[in-house]
Amino acid sequence: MITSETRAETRSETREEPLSIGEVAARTGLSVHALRFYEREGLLVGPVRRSTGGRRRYAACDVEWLLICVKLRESGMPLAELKRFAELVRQGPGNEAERLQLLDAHRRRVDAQITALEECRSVITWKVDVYAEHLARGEAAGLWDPTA
Amino acid sequence: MITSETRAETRSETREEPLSIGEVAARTGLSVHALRFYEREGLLVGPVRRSTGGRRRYAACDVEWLLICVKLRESGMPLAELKRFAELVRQGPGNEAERLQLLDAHRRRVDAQITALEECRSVITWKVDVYAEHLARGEAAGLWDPTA
DNA sequence: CTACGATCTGGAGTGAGGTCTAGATCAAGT
DNA sequence: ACTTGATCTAGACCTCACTCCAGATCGTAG
Repeated sequence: MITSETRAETRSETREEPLSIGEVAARTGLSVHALRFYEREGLLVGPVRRSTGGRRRYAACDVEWLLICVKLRESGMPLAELKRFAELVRQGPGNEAERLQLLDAHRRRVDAQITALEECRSVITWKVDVYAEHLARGEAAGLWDPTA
Repeated sequence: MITSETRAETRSETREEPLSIGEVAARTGLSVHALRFYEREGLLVGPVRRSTGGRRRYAACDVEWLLICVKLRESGMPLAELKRFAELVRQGPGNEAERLQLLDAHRRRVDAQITALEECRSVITWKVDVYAEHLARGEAAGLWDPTA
């Protein structure tokens, strides 16, 4: 990893040289395995270019797309839906309404998730406070209460 | 389900009659399969009582515990950790510090999750806005931009 | 030239978290 | 007694999202 990183960095830090799979892995947080897997699954918009030797050479826009994928996955979008989105983008212009619909539906699910998590947090916080108070009062008061 | 629900409700709405597995499933949102699975995995604090015929009879405190489990699971606590927590509670008083630590660590993870989700949401919202604006301007301007 | 690390392919394996099946039993209504 | 629906057990099976392996190839450094 030092080798390739070094090579890329010494060459040009801001130029849009294509990146190796390892470099993309480092930039996206995905593993090289996951990158190949995503490609096989059709989650990428375009086919990834290859070097003469057959190695993948990712363009800047591939990385951008992958960074979006990461965010969508991180927020719980299933791969199947991500694939659907990739297909729409791949088809080109004309289906923006459907893309919007897909993303907006996901946004609403994310909102719901956040709301749910906030409620979980309040339950957990309450429980944490119960224990903290319990410990503050000294352990002597420890009568076994299954709800506490 | 009508049978058992009806039976329970006509008898006493607020009494602490033990509940059948189906009733507990309805109250917790877990499937009866999941309830048996959780039991097998040692995620419950006490062993569930059985009727003479061998059916599970859940007490009110079993349900309370399960409702907490649901919240912890919903917020991403792995079953292994939930099991650890159940073990601590099962052991009785004396380990409150450890329970507190476990829950507090989880609370911090939930906070991190919420933060991450909020960032995802802002990325998605931005993308949604891009498409919305695109559509508002009319579809004519549709030049294929892989980043949009 | 040799070594070594990164990458290639196809396919098998993993872990989490359930879900489902079969075949039997229980309990309530008619 | 009979039917119907809920429950029982043990264990097989499933989905998801990767992850890993074997065995070959590429490409740079020494």
